Amino acid sequence: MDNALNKDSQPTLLGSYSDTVEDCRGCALGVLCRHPINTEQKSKRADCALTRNQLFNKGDYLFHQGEPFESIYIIRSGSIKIYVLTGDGQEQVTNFQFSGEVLGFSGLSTGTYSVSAVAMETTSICKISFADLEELSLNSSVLRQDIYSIMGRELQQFETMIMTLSKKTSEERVAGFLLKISDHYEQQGYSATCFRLPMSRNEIGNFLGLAVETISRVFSKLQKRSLIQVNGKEIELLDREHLRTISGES
Amino acid sequence: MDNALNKDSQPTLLGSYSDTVEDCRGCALGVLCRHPINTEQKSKRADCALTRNQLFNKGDYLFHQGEPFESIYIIRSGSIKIYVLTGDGQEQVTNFQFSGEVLGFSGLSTGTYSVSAVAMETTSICKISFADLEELSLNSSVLRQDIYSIMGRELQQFETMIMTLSKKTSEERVAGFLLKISDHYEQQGYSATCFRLPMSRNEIGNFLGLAVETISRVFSKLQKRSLIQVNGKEIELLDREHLRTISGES
DNA sequence: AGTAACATCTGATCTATATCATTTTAACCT
DNA sequence: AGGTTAAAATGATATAGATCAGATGTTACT
Repeated sequence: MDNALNKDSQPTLLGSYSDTVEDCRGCALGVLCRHPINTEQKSKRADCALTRNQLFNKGDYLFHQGEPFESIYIIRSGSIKIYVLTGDGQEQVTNFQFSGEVLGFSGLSTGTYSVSAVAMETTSICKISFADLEELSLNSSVLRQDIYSIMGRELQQFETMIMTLSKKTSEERVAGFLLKISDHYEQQGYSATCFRLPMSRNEIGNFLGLAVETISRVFSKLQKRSLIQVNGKEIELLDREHLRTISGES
Repeated sequence: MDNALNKDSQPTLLGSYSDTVEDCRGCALGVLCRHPINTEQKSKRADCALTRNQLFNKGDYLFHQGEPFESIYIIRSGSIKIYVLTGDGQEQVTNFQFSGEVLGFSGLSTGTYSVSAVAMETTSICKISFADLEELSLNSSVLRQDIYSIMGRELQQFETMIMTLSKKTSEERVAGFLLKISDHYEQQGYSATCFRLPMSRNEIGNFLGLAVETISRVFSKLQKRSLIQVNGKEIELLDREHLRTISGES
C-alpha cells in the first residue's frame, strides 16, 4: 500500500549513476546529474544523497498534505495528481504533473506540505531533501538558477490557471487542457496526437472547475466536430490547430 | 505619469537606513535591513544596493508584463494590483498585494515579467535587483529561507485561489475577499473592521471571477443582512465571525 | 459651479453549466 | 468467464450568475 521501492532506489552518492543520465534529458533539475558539481561534491559530502528511480504504483502517495516538508520530487516517468483538501473535506485538484517536472515547493513556506501528491499510474521518481538541495545550490549558480526558474514557472502556470478558471468557457478549458498534455508529451518525445489520459473525467472536471458531465459532453461535442477521437481514456487529437484556436491560445 | 521618485529614493548602501527600520516590522524581507549581514556585506560590496522608500502614485507601474526581469519589489505601504493580459487583450487580475508583501518572482523563469504591477494608491516600495539579492543570500541562510518561504507562500495562495474560483459561490468569494483584506490590515496594525478598498468593483469582480454587477449585488445583500456596512469604497465589517462562516474558512 | 466621464447600484432577462436521473460501457475481482 | 461495482455518456431540468438596460451617484476637469 505504501511506496514500493525497487532495487535501484536506495540513496546513492550524487554522480554515481552516469549510466542513467540518458533517460533524464527532460528533467528540470538535470543539472544535479550532469554538472561537474557532482564529482566535486561527492568527495566533500558523502552524506549528500539523491534517491533515484523510486517506483510508485497507482494510488501511492509521494506525500500527504500536512506532513512535514522534507523533500523535492522529480518525476522521471509517469504522472502525479496534486490536490488540496478544502475546509469541508472536498478535494481540489490543483495540478497534474508529468515527467521532467518537479514538485513539493509549496511546502517551503509553512514547513509542511500544503498539498497531497499521488501517483496516477506507475511512476518513477527522484527525490532529494531540500536541505541537501539548498546546500548543493550554494556551489552552483546553475542549480540555483534552475531552482528559482522552476518555482517561477510554477507561479506563472498558476497565473494562467486563474485566467482559465476566471474567464474561459467549458470548451476553451477542455481544449486547452488537452493541448497542454499533448504539448507535454510532444516535448518528452512521445506522440503529440495520440495518448492515454492518466486521470478520470471526474479529476479533469475537478481540475478545470467543471462538472463531470460537462467534461463528457464537451468531449462528445469535440468528437462530433472531428477535432478529437475519444475512446475511454485514449485520446487522439485530429486537429490541433483548430483546438488551439478554440482554446484561445493561453 | 511615470514613477515619481521622492528625495529619499536614491540607491543606498545596505544597512545605512537603520532609522527607518521601525517602519518595516511587517516586511517579509525585513532581514535585509535588520540582520548583521548588512554591515558585513557593506564593506565587501559597495555596489550592492537596495532602493528604499520609492514612492509610486496611483496608476504608476512598478513594471510591465514583458519587460526584462530585473528586481524584486517590497511594499512598504500602499497597495499594488497584479494582472496579466490574456491572449485577446483582456486584463486578468491575479493578485492584490499590500504592505509587507514581496512581488516580482514569477519573472524568474522566463527572464521577463509575466505580469504587470501597478499602484492602486500612493505606495512606498523598496526594490532590490534579484542578482544582488541572490548574492546576499549566499551569505545568509536566514535570507535564503525567507526568499524560499515567500515564494512558497505565493504558491500556496495560488492553490487557495484556484479552490476559490473552482468551487465557491459569489457570496463565499466576496466574504473571503473582505476577510483577507481585513486580516491583512489587522496584521499590519490597522483596523480590521473599518477600511477603504483601494480597488474598484470592476477590479474586485475581475479578480474573483465575477461580473461587476454581482459584486455590487453581493455587497448590497451582505449589507441588508447587517454583516457589512458599505459606503462606496469605505467598508465596515459588522460581523466578522459570520462572514468567516459564509466564506467557508479557506 | 457646471458639465462630462465614469463608477456603482438595481432590475429584467438570458444562458452556460450544474444538478438530477437513467442508460451504457468499462474495469475489477474471485 | 461472469457478476459486481464503478466510470462515462446522455437526456431533462434547474439555477447561479452573466448580460443588457437604466437610474443614480461620484469624481475630475475647465
